[in-house]
Amino acid sequence: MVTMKDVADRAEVSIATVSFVVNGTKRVTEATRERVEAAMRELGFARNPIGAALARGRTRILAMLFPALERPLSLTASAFFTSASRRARHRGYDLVMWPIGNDAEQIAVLARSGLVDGVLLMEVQLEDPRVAALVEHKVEFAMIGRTADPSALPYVDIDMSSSVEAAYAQLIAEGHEDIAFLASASPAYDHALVWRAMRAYREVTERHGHPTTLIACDEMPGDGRRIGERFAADYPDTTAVIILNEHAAPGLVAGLTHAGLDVPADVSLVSLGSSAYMAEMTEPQLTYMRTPGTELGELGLDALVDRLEDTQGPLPQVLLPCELVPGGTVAAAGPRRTPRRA
Amino acid sequence: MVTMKDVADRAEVSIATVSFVVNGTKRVTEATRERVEAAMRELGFARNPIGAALARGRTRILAMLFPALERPLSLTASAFFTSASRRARHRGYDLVMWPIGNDAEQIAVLARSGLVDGVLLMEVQLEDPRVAALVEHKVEFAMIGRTADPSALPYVDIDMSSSVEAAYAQLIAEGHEDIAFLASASPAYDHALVWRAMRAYREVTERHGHPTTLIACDEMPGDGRRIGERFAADYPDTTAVIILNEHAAPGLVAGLTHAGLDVPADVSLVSLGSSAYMAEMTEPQLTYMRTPGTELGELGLDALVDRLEDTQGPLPQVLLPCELVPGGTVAAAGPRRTPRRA
DNA sequence: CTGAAAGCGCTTACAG
DNA sequence: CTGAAAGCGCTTACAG
Repeated sequence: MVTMKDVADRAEVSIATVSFVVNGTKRVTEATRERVEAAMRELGFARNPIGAALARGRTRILAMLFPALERPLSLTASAFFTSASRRARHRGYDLVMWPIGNDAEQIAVLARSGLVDGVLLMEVQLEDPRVAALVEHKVEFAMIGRTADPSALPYVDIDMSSSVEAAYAQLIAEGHEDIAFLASASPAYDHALVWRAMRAYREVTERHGHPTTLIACDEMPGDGRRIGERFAADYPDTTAVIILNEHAAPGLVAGLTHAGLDVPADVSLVSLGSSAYMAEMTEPQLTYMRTPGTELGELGLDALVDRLEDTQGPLPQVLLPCELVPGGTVAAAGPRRTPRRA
Repeated sequence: MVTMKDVADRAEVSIATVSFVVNGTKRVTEATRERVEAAMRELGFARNPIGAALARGRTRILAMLFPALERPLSLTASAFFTSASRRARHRGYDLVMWPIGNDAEQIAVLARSGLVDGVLLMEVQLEDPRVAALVEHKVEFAMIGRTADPSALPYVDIDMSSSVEAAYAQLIAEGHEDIAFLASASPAYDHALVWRAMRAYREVTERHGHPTTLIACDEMPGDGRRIGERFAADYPDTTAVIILNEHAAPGLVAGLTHAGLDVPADVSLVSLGSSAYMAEMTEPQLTYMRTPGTELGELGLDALVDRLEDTQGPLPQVLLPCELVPGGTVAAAGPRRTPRRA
């Protein structure tokens, strides 16, 4: 390993000077800088971030916390990671995915370790024990998502109210009235996004005076399938479903099809918060509302780094709506035909 | 932040002694140890890994390298990460996912940084520039997968030959003869697993004197769909497909169905190297051969840590086969019916 | 503009 | 069994 000492010796300067040119922290004459840069090049120097971290008290490592040990990582979720990490590199940080449970204690360990300068929190819950732990341990963070009361916290999130409204409006326009809402339900997780979506759904059904039909579904294709297979019996009057559970959406289509229902003639579907990847799996292709994952990943990273670098700045709080992408699963409401088999 | 100095002061010992009890590196009298442990508890001490890393020259951080910036992260892939990181914690390391391209230069940067002690490499290619870079920069690593000649390298991998043979045998037993092989094809990536699978496929078809039909497909559902829709025209005599592209498998079923072909009556399918998650998305459910992701993640992590801790030990080299999970996409070969629509 | 020196929090021969 | 001290590679007031 070649150190600053080696570079300093070769360039015949002090290691302080080397540090100044490496970091650009102080003015250095053109001549010396060139000498130092030549030495670095010749020796193949790369600053040891461990030494720098110890001296500075900052590592320039950021962690994305996704409870990957407890639930599947969707392609949509990995889009957040991809775009956020690219953005991180752009701003001089490394963003890594830190596998951690939905667990305050593990946060405490991470915080005390001092290994990361900040945290990007995903899959935020209404009352998130991780948020409490991060605040308690004074770890800088930003959320992709938001808690029940996020007014004092930095976040970027999906504007779920408007997205639900848009999905509902789309179905209303096709003459649907009994429009169900299928949400992901995990007992251990009180996902804030789902809660807000359900609230928006209730509001919009009440405003229209239409029935409110909530369906809970695990975040696995198999549970969507199960619901689809029993759909005709369990929801005889429902002609459309808004889905907020991208893992279950293809399974739901499979289950409906298996039970002899036709999508969209018998049941129209809109998948909320998904991506082309999931939409293309089904026949017909899902009509969906795209999660702005790339945008939110970038904005979330910026929110975090802004906090890190300027604690006085305005609190970053951003909401982005999902955007409708037409597919083949929405049709005009009509009388439910008798299932062909089942 | 509470440091060893603080603990030492309170316990009235030297920081060396604190270090010895924290690490268990040297014998310490019961009495002193208890004093030190009490002090640690009272102060809420946690060893600063940055300081330790600088002193030791090791960080105890391991990186899983997945070219997540370039391709989707499947659920199967995330199972590797999940199980490997759990195992890492068990062995006293932190495994994080380091987003990095398929790029030797980025490996060099990571290596020179000294931030990680070792690397777990995924999505290994036949001639992998990352392997060359890791060797050149003397970074300890283990592969999940293997290069063209891995004889001198530590790895764990799927036993593709036997898995392909098993899938083929399954279809032969149902009377199929023209069995195609659909593999993921990405121009930038010469995925070793795919190459080995295709070689095994060629061998087995030749041995049986059956046709060899190779189909290339992008790792996206949409491309599977495209192939499915044109399947009747492009492969009129093919009655079964072995799929090695879990991203495309549901799309293929969707495309076949869309074109009026019945799965499995017209076309039988076996998805190689997949999981229940993907299998449950389609109607009927996919017959698949399960990737032993959990097992390979653990074994891969062990391989890496074994190298790290005992460079003299035997080179870890493990192959695990995929295991058949019956579904609804395999049926006896019969004459292709005329597509109902298309 | 440049350098000598202290310090970041730990580990580890070396003495005793 | 325990401690004083050097050292890991860097940053950053403080002098000059």
